[in-house]
Amino acid sequence: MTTGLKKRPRTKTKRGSSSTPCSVHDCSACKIRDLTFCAGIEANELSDLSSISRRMLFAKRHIIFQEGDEANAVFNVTRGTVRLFKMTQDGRRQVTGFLLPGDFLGLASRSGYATSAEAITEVELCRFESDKLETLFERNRQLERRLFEIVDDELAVAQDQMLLLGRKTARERMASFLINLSEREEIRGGRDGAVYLPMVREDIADYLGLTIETVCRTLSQLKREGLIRQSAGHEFELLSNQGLLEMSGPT
Amino acid sequence: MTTGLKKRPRTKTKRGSSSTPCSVHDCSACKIRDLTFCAGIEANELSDLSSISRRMLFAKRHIIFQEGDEANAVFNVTRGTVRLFKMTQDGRRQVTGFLLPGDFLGLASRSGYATSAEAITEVELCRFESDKLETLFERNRQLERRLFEIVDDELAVAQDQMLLLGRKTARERMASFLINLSEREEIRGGRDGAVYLPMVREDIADYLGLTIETVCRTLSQLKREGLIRQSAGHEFELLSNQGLLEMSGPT
DNA sequence: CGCTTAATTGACACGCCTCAATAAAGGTGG
DNA sequence: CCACCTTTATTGAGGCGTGTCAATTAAGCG
Repeated sequence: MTTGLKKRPRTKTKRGSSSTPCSVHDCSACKIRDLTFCAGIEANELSDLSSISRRMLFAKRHIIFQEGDEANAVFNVTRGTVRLFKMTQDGRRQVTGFLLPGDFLGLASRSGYATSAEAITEVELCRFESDKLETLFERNRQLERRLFEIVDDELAVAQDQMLLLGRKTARERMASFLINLSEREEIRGGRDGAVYLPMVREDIADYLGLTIETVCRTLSQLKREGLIRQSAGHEFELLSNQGLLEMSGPT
Repeated sequence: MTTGLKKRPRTKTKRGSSSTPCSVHDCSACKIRDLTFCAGIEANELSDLSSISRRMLFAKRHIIFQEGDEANAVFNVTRGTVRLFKMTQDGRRQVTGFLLPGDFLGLASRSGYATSAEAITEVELCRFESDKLETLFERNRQLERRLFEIVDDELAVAQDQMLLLGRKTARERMASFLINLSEREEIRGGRDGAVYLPMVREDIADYLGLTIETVCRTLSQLKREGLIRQSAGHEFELLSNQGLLEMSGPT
């Protein structure tokens, strides 16, 4: 069987209160603003944005929202890592993405949020109520345009992932994943070639359409071949970007 | 191997002129307008839309655009079936979707069209230049809003497909595919339970992340089990929607 | 009708999954 | 900081679903 059908017991997630209640946020001090739709606003109008944004904190493993929930807010991740996923009734899970600081959170269709979102680490979010944002869009088309660009990019990413899931081998998937994360962390100021993987193997497996065991074996294989090194618990180093790129399969 | 690595010779596609040059289109006579973003405009403003839309005809197997092409126009499919896909250098292909009349075509990110688009049958399109549409959006926010809804829906569909590609068996994929097409054709006025499959087996395989042979075998299996029937060349009948639904795998 | 392309089926191979055992990592309380 | 326990990660052995290769049939088309 090519699919992960196993009904594994999953780590229980936690609902309810985030660690801190919402608090007002000062957008002018935001370190990741350039990565988000907020970059679409002029510096002198930042107070407009600040006035409708609220900071939120979620502890590790807490649910931010669930698939199908009414989507009345969108978020920017400002700290930590988030996993997005869909689940089937019989316990199969597909992780559709991992979000890093600067990433947009809250894409939804008319039937609510398209995926569930959970904090992998402690997560800090910047929350915008949809209707307030709509109002701001009326006055600031550039802001809206940035959001559309982001959604379009998301879709392009989703289609790349379809190619990965439909047509790549386990090795290629793993290599693609490591390079992708490495590039994204580099943009955020991470050290070149260093990758931090806060998610557990099961998350990676559910993201790549593999099993935990195959993820482990593939990682071990890459280590044996000298392509990567595990420098600490969740810290990896990519020793040959070139090799991994070739292995990740041609576009 | 779980992936379709084979470098198959593919049917050659055709570039160049569509069968007819662009011609002005009368939106008020459009039969599928309610399905598209055009539904976001009032009847008395339809002339605005007509004035910037051009009808285009593409012969079977002709390329409409290629991945990466500069995206200066969007389309609505008004007749025929379109396949969207990404290709790798070594010949692997992932079909990301099939478009029916009423579907939107032309999603792109800043780096151009996200996929290639080809006519499976003869295809009629309604073409809108992006900048002209932008101008119309300035005056008609509702129209723009509808387009966003469509993009959001696309993203939700893409995520469902990730679940299918990452976590479903061949049988489940095939059942999901048949039901999905059946439902979409029903919305468009097709006969209940009847499915028209203009695409070849290879297209289905590349859409579902399988091989031609597995698609064939799975279809044959469904026939033997009395769940479907092939009434004509590309015409199928779903004999047990219930059975197929159960087989398609829970959500 | 003849030729090309598409679809089907069989036999076999193999990559990834399943099951199982063990090791390593992470918390927690003392 | 150390025992203890739980969770996570790793590795091995074997099975199976789907891929590969090949032959045949059916469909499409000039």
